[in-house]
Amino acid sequence: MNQWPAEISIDAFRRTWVLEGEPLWRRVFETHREKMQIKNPQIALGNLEKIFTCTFRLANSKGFQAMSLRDLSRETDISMGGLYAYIGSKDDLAAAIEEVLRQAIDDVMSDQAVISLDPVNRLKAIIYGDIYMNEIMHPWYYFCYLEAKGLSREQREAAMRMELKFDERLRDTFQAGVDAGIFTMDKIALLATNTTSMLQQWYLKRWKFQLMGTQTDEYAAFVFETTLCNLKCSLD
Amino acid sequence: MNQWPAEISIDAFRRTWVLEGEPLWRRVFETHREKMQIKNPQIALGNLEKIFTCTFRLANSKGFQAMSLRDLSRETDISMGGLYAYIGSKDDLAAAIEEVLRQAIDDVMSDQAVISLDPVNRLKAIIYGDIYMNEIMHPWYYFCYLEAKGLSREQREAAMRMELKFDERLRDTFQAGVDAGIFTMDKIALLATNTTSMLQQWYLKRWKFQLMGTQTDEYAAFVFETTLCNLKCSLD
DNA sequence: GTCTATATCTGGATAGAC
DNA sequence: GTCTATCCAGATATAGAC
Repeated sequence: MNQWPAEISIDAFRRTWVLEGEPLWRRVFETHREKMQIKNPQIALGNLEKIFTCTFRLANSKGFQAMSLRDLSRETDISMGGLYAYIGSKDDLAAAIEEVLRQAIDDVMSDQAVISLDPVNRLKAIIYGDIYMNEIMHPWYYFCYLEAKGLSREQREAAMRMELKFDERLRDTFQAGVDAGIFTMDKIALLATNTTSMLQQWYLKRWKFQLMGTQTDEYAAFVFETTLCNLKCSLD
Repeated sequence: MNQWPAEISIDAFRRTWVLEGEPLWRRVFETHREKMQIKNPQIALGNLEKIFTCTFRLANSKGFQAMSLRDLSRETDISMGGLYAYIGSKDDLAAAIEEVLRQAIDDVMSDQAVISLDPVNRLKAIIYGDIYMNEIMHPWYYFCYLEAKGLSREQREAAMRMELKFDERLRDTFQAGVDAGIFTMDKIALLATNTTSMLQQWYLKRWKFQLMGTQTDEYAAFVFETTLCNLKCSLD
């Protein structure tokens, strides 16, 4: 079982949870082996990478529904028939993306090491970890957020449960701090949803952060500090 | 020129800026008169209302791209041919929705009365006003946010400019407070984007607020108070 | 495993009757 | 002003050669 290293940095995060490059595509391949006609990983990995990254590029610019498989075929240089050796259907492709991301989030979230930290450091680990993950898997998050309506009912609900679970994790951390007498916030539930949304902004409002020249660690620090500030302020 | 009344409440807001019911549809009719073949307002208003509200219902559940005009025809009880007497094309319908909302926001945002208030009350007026507006025109906001990618380049840019303008309005208010020695925040730009995003949550995460049982004024108060708290906290 | 060619269908849009 | 009937582009998906 992986766990957070002592040092909090995106490089340490990258080394701990390998969420990109060949290992990622290998995981995609393993997860969807049964839905594909291709059995040889050597051949599959490269094409999977092309299919997924091109889907992100097309879907994130014109929308997944508006993207045709002809577009995807042209962009990937894989024929229409060829595509269908890798995906069962167009909806299947969207479902696969959601599934892979959810699995990755689930892995990282189930990291037990975080729980043993004191409230402030636990909060820090959660926030920085989530920002790093958003940063690394940006297109996946962006896709899942904006194409959620096209997913199946089960997948939509799973995504919502995931978000509620994340909120809960924050609430528990806040509550631990309140119990320890460090924090004094009373609107814990609302504050948790707000922190979650601040984190989501990192992949949703990329255009704005680019415009402002905000860096990853700078933003993570901002989310951490404002949340902490709200936990310590006594409102009215 | 309309302006905010002394009292801050959703009822007062409703009376000041009439953003629903017949006056709204009349405005939609006036704005798009030239694109429609129907000239008689008596007949048009009712059908426009049906077309727009059904579009919201369909698009907000399956997505605008996935919604077919046949779906819309069935839902509105207007034939395919009939629909085309009201809209120039499917894209046209989406464009019209964005245009009407943007016009409405522009009207409310250009309210000069807010500027004369002291920083704290100005902030309060901006936040409560925006929440009330999100509440009243919820389907319009939700549609425009999630279907932004389907809009024309010009409309997307106009929407982004609108959001930047809103951020700027918040920043100016923050800065006024800093200059007056009331606030001590240094990350003004990031805080402004965060307040904007908290406000957007009110229409984006409706499912969650319903689950938590959060009321409109309660949420507005939360946004106001946490923003104020961040403006007064000194983050080391 | 990958391609070309094609079957089949859906959906936007319009013509013309009433 | 509204409807029915229809056109046709473009999309998903598959069959079968290589």
